[in-house]
Amino acid sequence: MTSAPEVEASCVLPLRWFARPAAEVARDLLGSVLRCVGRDGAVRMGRIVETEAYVGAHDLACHAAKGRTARTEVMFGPAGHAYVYLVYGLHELFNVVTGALGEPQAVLVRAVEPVPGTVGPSGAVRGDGPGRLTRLLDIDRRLLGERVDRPPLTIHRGPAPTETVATPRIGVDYAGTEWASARLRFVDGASAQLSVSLARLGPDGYSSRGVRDTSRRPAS
DNA sequence: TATAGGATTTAC
DNA sequence: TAAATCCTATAG
Repeated sequence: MTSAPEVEASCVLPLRWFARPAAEVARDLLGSVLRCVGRDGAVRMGRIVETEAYVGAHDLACHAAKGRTARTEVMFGPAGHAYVYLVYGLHELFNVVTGALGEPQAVLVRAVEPVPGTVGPSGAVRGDGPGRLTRLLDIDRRLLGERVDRPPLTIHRGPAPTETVATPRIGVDYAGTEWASARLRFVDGASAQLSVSLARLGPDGYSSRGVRDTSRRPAS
């Protein structure tokens, strides 16, 4: 699954594939390819190498923890639909809804490796970051609520990574220790294009963010 | 109506 | 280390 023709020949994941717990879907999504037909009609693809699971209303890092609102409405809908939102007033972030109907779960895609030939409409060539991959693939809120089993959005099955690593999620310190430290981020251990490098992880796979940095800082 | 802050990225 | 930048949620 390293060339565009290979992706085109591979099978599209059906909606029911996403109707499982978010952590499972997040893990299994590694190695598959996200494909999007841009506003200019061009096809763009990236191999998914990093994901995060947001597991429900009880997950304090999940947007749905604040209740069912206009913004989070799609998360309560059927699995396999796109949840796209704007953060920091700048970046569009792409998620896929998972779980049973009525369960507000989703998987955030945080990094892709561009399939050769894929260049963003603005010339972007990097996919290592949740805001970067949406620019690369021309994904934005026009796709909010769209299903991901037919164009413009499809996800194609691909070989699983040889090594999958689970770490805490990025940028959710506000959610409290339990949910900020839960290992719900999944990365392809062989990829060099992650949003936060594995080199910054401790030996147990935990992120250094707020964990190792504080515990190992020399008392000076 | 007003305000605070965010599942980030980039530049100084 | 801070700015960019706008939508959502919450308070008044």
